[in-house]
Amino acid sequence: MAKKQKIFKPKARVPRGFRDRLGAELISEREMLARISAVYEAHGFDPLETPALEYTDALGKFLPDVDRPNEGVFSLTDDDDQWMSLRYDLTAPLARFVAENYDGLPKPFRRYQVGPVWRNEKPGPGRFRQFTQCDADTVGAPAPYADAEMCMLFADVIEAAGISTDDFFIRVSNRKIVDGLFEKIALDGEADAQTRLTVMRSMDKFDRLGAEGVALLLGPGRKDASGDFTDGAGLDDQRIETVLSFLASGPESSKRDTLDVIAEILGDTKSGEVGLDELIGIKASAPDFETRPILFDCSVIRGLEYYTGPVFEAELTFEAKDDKGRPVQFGSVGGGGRYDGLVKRFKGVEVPAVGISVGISRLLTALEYKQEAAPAAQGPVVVLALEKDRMATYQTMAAELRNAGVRAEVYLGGSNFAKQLKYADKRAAPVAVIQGEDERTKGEITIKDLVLGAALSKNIEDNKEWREDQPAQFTAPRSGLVDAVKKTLARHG
RNA sequence: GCCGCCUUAGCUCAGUAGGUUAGAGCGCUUGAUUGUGGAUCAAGAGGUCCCCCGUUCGAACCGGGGAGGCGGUACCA
Repeated sequence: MAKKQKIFKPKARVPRGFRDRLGAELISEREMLARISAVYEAHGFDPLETPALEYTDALGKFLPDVDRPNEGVFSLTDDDDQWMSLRYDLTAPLARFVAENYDGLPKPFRRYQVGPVWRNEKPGPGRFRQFTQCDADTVGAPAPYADAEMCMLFADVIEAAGISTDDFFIRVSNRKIVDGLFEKIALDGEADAQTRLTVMRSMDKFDRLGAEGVALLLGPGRKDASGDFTDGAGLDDQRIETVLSFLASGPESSKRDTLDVIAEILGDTKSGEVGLDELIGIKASAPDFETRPILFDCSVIRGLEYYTGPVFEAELTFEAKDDKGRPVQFGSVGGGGRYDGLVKRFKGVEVPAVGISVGISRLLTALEYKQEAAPAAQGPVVVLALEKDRMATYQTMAAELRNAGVRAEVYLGGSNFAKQLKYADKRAAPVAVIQGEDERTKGEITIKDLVLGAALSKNIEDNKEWREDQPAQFTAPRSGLVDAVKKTLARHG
């Protein structure tokens, strides 16, 4: 067989875990970001932008023993052999920025930041390798006042994003009361660090696996549905019992005040007491705390590494079904907390900081499910181009509409009448402006209401009728273009 | 990372127990219905049957390896 000369033809494909996004989705994201940013700015946070790449050592993601960055971050070497990585969150770049510009910044320093972050992980449903975060942080303010503000801000921001206060709440805990728990079960020794990690990871799964699953993970280990086995922490029954009662102290399972329950379990431990005081402080410095969608819940763990005090998590509570009818759990759409050690890596001095991070992509997905059958985004008014030598007049019409604040474009594709309407249809144009020879000689235009037409067409079988009646269009004098279009648009909101 | 399932047209999927030209529906393109979206009708384009290696006279189909997708699990700043 004669070999065919193969011309290399790359396969057109988006990289795994990444997405192309278009039109309506981008617009609603932009609007959501604008609403969130407005809330941040109203609270006095200044915008900050930092680059996508940071030196890897600044991100703190070198593996401890190998001279290579953590696998979870996308990394490359600069031409001077220094490792750089795409940022995996907005907090590490903030710490770098604050350390680098420490002396010139007002303290406390309050900034918000919006942008994409990248994680080199296995993508999953609703989980991508590039996604947008929207953070606000206060650097240089000790607990608990800034923490209280962050809780309230968090709730305001999620609400501003478009989630009603019945559909989410901010769960608040404190890393220090977890330390108190470790004291209580005598796991606070130097040698128990590894076990503590395992215990926290298990606790973090409380909402997903429930008490039984967590009990297994705390004890002998657990075999999951795929047959994979996860090693347990190896605690004895009594300690497991203590941990579970701690987790179950949350508001769902207890009629009593969560803080009272925690105090009963941990009150006699040093860290527990400090942690509790901070939570009480948050409650005391937030006005109308009880009426806000904020509650204390000890099963909130968040990241294992850098949080040092209060931790927050925004959780959506409404249920939705995916396109195959299966229930979708949205879970966390943002998190945050106090991290007093982050700037210390650069400066040596401890700089207290607290912040929140809102996951825009997840919120958007959730909102899509929430507004089932969301009204499709409306396209531009399309001015048809029927007479090729009259393009200038069509452009004039479009410009008139734009000047009147109406999104409008001229059809530029060079096809016939039917194709042009088909194009307008596909663009979700609400209105087509038509001026062919007939209208022109009479000094008129035809306004076609495409939304109404689509509705009427459902009841029409016969093509002749469909074509001749044209109930969805009317003529107007050329000079009345803007008024006629606006009037038609107003019919459909 | 680990376990399981899957991969045939743009999409959803048939199909042949290995045999020449691989199919459907939807979508797309073009045209008809005198200058009108839908419906109808006619024609058309579009496939290395995921990739590589092997077995075979012959592989989209069988075997091995790989990649990608889905689901679970682990990790998660």
